Amino acid sequence: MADSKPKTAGPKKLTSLDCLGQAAECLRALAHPHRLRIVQMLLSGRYTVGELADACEIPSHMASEHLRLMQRCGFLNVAKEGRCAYYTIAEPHLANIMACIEARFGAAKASRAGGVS
Amino acid sequence: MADSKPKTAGPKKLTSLDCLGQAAECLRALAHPHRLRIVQMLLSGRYTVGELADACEIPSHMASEHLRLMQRCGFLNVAKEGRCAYYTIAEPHLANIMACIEARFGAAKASRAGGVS
DNA sequence: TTGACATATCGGAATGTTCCGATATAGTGT
DNA sequence: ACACTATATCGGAACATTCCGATATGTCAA
Repeated sequence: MADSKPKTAGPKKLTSLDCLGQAAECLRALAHPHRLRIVQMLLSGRYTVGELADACEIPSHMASEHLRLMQRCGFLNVAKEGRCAYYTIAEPHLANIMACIEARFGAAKASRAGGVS
Repeated sequence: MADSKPKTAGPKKLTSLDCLGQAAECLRALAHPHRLRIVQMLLSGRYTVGELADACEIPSHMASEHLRLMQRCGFLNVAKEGRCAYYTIAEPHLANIMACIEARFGAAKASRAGGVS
């Protein structure tokens, strides 16, 4: 094992590059301001494409694309009712990740409290 | 008009698109399997470019690029000693996010593949 | 000095992402 | 039937990212 140098801590086992690849894909699916806002809204209820598009200030066909992307990652579910499509969160871990993001960027007042580092 | 439909929960205030934009940038900086591995290692100690490159199975000049990218986001610090450059974590929130990622991708199914090394 | 090593940087090809207009599909009401 | 609304999809331009080889910089040892 590549363990010849226990420099600081140590008994941390690494995740395989394979799993990390999946994780990276999911992070990329989240790494967009409009998609983050969509997830943030959806964590508190269900919304239609149009409502989500309004909240993000984008045309609804673009919201639809973001939604489809996240649906294909398994992040979201969709339920069609009449002519509306209601999206909901399908992956419960999104709440945790969003909480981390809000802890760093949402609540902590970005203007000077340490900024980036 | 904004919230004429308290569908499920409700009193969740949205983060500004501006902050979400910064968050998305940071997520993109993390969204790469080699960079995730680097962060994971660094969370348990300090390592040189070459060690990190070995662990990721990439040439060291590529590790150097990933490292520089994360340094410019404020994620990492570097300390040069002799001809080695030791990198360390600068942004403590990375531990939280990494914990979320490991909870979802590291523990769930990688428990025995052991693969990488 | 030279040589070997560790890290960093440059230029560019291949690939991926984001955005937009145009169009398609589907449900509702007249 | 028709018009209208809500979503979804297509094609492509503009832009960004990833990777690689070549090269540059800086350090140590002889």
